[in-house]
Amino acid sequence: MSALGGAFYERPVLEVARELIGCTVEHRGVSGVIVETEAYHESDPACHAYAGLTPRTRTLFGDPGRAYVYRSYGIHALLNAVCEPEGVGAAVLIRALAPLTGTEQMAARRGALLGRAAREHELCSGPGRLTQAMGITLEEDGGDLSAGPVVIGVPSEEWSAPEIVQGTRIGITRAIDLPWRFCAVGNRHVSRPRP
DNA sequence: CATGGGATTGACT
DNA sequence: GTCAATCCCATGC
Repeated sequence: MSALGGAFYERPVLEVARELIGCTVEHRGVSGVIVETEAYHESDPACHAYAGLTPRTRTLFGDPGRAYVYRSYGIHALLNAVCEPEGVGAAVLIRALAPLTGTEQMAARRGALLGRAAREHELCSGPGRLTQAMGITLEEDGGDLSAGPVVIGVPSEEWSAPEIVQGTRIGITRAIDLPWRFCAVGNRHVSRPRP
């Protein structure tokens, strides 16, 4: 897998969110293709950076091309890719993956938490689910996405020009009408509700 | 120092 | 459809 460089992320967050569809995420031997993303920007009330620079959002305002991982609802670790120039708080939330390699390990991790066998389409179809399946934790916060342990790579030929549908973001209470969610059309690994 | 909310999920009705 | 679980940290007294 060829990793994306820092210049890819140092651009408007909406462009990066769209172009990350079809890219790969890899972590310690497990990987998948990104099929759903959401964009967040400091000008946007739903973004953590909206309130300004705090200890929590330090990564968000830092170097583009790094991982911003934070805990949601006290339980889930959510994976984001920091975008735009240093000093601008913006990131793309990775919301769903199509499993590629290491699916047995994903199924084992998800099954252990579910208390039953996990179906293939529920391994990574949600931002909390994909971090569970890939074993990504808050320790990955601040990591370089071109160097690892979490690495985002360029799309394969099959995913070079995916058909994309745009919709409104999920699970937020502010700025709920902005169409900043991007999904691969017709892919069953996209989380619900589908656009 | 106490409190409350959140970019979610899974179990249950 | 409803609801609890559970942690980081922003805010306010």
